[in-house]
Amino acid sequence: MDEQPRLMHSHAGVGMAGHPGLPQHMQEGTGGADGDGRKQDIGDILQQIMTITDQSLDEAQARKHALNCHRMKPALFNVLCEIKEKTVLSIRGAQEEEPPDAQLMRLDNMLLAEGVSGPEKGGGSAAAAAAAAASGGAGADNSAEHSDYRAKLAQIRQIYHTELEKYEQACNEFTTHVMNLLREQSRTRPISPKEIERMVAIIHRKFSSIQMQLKQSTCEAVMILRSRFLDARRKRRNFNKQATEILNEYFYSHLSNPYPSEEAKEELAKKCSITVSQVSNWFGNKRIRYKKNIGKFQEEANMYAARTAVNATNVSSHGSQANSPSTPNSAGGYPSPCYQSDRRIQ
DNA sequence: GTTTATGATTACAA
DNA sequence: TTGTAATCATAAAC
Repeated sequence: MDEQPRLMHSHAGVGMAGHPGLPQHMQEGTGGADGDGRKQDIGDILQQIMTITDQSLDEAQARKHALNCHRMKPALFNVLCEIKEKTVLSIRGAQEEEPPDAQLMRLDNMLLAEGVSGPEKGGGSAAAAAAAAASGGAGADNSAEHSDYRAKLAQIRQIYHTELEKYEQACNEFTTHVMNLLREQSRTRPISPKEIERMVAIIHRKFSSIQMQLKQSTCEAVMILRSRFLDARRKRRNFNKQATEILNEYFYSHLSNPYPSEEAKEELAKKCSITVSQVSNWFGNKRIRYKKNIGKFQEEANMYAARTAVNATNVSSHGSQANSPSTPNSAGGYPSPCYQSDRRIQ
């Protein structure tokens, strides 16, 4: 801070030399007692300008007013204009065009896809929709998980919008404040409209970087929510007893060829309130486990065989169709547990 | 706490 | 694409 008055003296000296806009008494003031007095005068004024920020607001206002009314103000203003001109010229070259922010675009796209930004999608989301489609919309637990997911996503959405609004409001307020300040200052120092524009652009850049942090945090929150949601789906849950019975019934009644067709799988899935892929998984697991330890499944096989026989008797006496889904692969009857498949199980 | 049962996932083959 | 085999992760039984 001690250095500044000296620097200002030096600048003023450079700026004033031969300046056409300066009053005569300033241009010739390079020597003699009178010149020294004027230098002292200018020095004092500049000193006052430099110390203005250290003073209280009322005092500063009073001083500002005094400086505005000072007889040398127009001359000093011109000097400052010249310094400014030179400074701006040197800055101008350093400015560069901003590249389009790819990161910001990615964040925006993701927030839009997840339903956080953009129009309300009735609480839905890409993840929930995809998950719902994948699961075939089966099971009450699934819909409970979905609504929980949607509720949490809506919470994130609300926080995001509230924060965004706050940031925008703060940005506008701050910009207005700075613009007013600069306009006020333009009475004592040269400030072009372009400079104000530049300052506004700087403020907006700063605020958009804050906004980007908000967007980043929101994206992270959505990702965490999403992974938790998917983890919950991944969590194993045993099928209910009825579903297992239906699947076992089909398996043992088609033991010679336990490969349900696509239609049969769909029918089983519907009956058991599970997905077709769960039916496929179940049959895959069952086949391999049965094959690995036929002895262990003997009792189970006999039990279901007996049940199937009873069903068949009922069917023949009532003339209605069998309970289990039909399949072109079905061999019917009750084969030996050590079945010989025409497929891969041997 | 350990073991068993079972649904899901993965790599691979046909 | 579908099925097999191995494996993982977890619920359920002990």
